[in-house]
Amino acid sequence: MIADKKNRSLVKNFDRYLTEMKLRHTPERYRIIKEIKKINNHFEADDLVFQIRKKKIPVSRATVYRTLALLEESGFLRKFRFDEKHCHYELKTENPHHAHLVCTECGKIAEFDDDELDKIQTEVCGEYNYQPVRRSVEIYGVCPKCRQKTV
Amino acid sequence: MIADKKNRSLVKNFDRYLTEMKLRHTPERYRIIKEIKKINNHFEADDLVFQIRKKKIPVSRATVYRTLALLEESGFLRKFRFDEKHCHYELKTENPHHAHLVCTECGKIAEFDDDELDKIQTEVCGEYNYQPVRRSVEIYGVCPKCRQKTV
DNA sequence: CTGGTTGCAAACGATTTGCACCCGC
DNA sequence: GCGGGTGCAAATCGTTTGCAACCAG
Repeated sequence: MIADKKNRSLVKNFDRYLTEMKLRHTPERYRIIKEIKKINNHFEADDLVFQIRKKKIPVSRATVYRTLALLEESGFLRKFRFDEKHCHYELKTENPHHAHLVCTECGKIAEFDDDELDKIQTEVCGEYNYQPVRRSVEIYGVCPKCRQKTV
Repeated sequence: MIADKKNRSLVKNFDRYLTEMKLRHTPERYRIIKEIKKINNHFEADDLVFQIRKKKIPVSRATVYRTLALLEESGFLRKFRFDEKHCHYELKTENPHHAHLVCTECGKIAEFDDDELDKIQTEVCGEYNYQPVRRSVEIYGVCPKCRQKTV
């Protein structure tokens, strides 16, 4: 129910954002955001397009990309790349302070708290006189399951 | 002179690698590695291709990419992506333990020591039972020069 | 001489874009 | 009905690949 509340407020906030920016409240945008909520996890643009195709939801690939860009600009979505060529996305509704632990074998992504990294970011930016904006931290390793397989 | 020694050993090590792997010691490969040494900094594949073109060094774009891949596999080059679409590379000869501080305005890349991150990596991997492989840490911010411009 | 390497140009794959039509406001 | 949004297909852009010629060992 907490998730539900968060999701509801996501739509509400998105609504507000559209209004503020004088953008249109189109059914396509709502359909896309609804599907993103259902994924409730990290995803790639293509995952989303595929899911939408599968369900025969009437939204084109181009619109998915355009909406993802919109959601990113407006701060609802976090976009990041691992070393691969495609981008990953995740909703910002959940725990905002975390970094990723990526399995090099199966690609599984876990999250970990990175409060410690806040300190490092602040320190480093102070030392070099940068104004901090954001950070991207990924640790790559072999997850427990894949470790077993290798043994 | 330290750099020179390092560079010389880079070629020597690369040589040894080629021999071990029964790969060929082609002039193209040496030309490319020589140009990479000259850059002596972070670079993108395209920078390298451009530099090679400009100097009319006879190496094709395809071979540059193939050699970069080879250098990465063999561990001489570190490849990473920031949020952009193209990859960045850097030689591993210099300070092996560092992360990047990227200016969001001009794209300038500074490096900082990340000994602290070693600890975090170890801790996190221990906690989640992952076998650590590597990490990718970038802090984004506005560099001193760009901060002045904004003011 | 033989198979790893190269250069070329064509293919790739994720993402973006031009444009005509559509529809929210 | 105006102008933002959409769908389509074509374009883009960094990178990869198939293939014939080439040359290092």
